[in-house]
Amino acid sequence: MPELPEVETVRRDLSRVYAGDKLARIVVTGRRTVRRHSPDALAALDGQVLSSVGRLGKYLWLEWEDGHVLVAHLRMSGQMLAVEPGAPTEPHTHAVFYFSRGELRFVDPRTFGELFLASPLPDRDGTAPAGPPAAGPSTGARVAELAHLGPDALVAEAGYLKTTFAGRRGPLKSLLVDQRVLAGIGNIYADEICFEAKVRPDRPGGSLKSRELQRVAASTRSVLGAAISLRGSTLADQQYSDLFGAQGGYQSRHNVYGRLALPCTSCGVPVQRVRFGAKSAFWCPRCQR
DNA sequence: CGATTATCCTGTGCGC
DNA sequence: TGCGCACAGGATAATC
Repeated sequence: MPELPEVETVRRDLSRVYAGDKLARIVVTGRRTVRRHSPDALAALDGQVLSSVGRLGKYLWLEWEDGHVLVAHLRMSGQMLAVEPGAPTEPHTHAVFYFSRGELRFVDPRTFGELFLASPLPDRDGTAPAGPPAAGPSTGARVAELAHLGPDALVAEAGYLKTTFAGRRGPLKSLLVDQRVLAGIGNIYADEICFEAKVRPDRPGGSLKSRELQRVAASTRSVLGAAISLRGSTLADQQYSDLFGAQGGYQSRHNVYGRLALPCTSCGVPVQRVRFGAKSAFWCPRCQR
C-alpha cells in the first residue's frame, strides 16, 4: 500500500532517472486509468521534456517544460516500473511512457490508481489563467484537484494539529489518515505514528493534550522520515516495490502494524487490535494511553 | 458540519 | 483438493 514514504521513494527515483528526458508518447490501455478527462488529452505530452517530479501526500506529479502537469496516484496497488525496452508486458499494465532513456510502465492490478492532466486553479479574480498551470515548487498548491489536501505530513506541526483536532470526536487514527488534515498518511504509518507517540489510536482527536499533540507531530515527521530512509515498507502481499522492482526495508521496523498477538517491541505485551466503525488499528495496550 | 457507510477492484488466504 | 467468501484499503460520494 503506497503511502507517503513509498511515494516519495518513487518520486526520487523518477526524478533521478527521467528528469531532463524527452517523452516520445504515452500509450494508455487501462479503461479506468484516466477517468477525469479523455485519455486522448495525454497526447499533449508527446515530445515534451520532463522538467521535475513533485509530490504532495500520496499524489505524484510530473511537470513538463511547456507547463503541463501530469498527476499520478498509485492508490492500493499501483506501481511505477522502469523496464528494459521490449521487456514482456506483465498483466495489469495500464500505461506505458516511452522515454528516450527507456520505458516507464504503470502497473495496477486493482485499477484504483489513476493518471490525469492537472487543471489550473482559478486566479484570485476567479478567472482561470490561460494555458497549463505555471511551473514552480508550489505546483501542488496550484493544482485544482489537489486543493483539498492538508499540509504534507512530513512537515506536521503540533500547533496546526491542535487547531485542527479541536472539538473533533473522531478517533485519532481517523484524523491522521484524513488527507484533508494531513496529506500522506495511510493505514500502516498511522498505527506506527500512534505507537511512537504513545497515544491510543482510538482516542478522540479533540481529547489530546498539548504534550500529546507535540509527540504526535514529532512522531509523524520521524516515522515517515525513517521510512523514507529505508525506501518504504513492502508487506507480504508485495503490492509495493520501487521503480526498479525492489522491496522497501522499513517493514522490519514496524512495531505494531500487522503484529496482532506478537509481543510489543518495547514492553513485550501482546499487540492488540481495536475496531472503531469500519476501521481498526494495531496498538500496544501498555505503551499507548 | 462532522461522522459513518458503501463503492470501486482483484489477489490472497482462510475455513469447510 | 477445491470451492466460496471475507478481507485488504485510498479516495470519494452519499447519507444520517
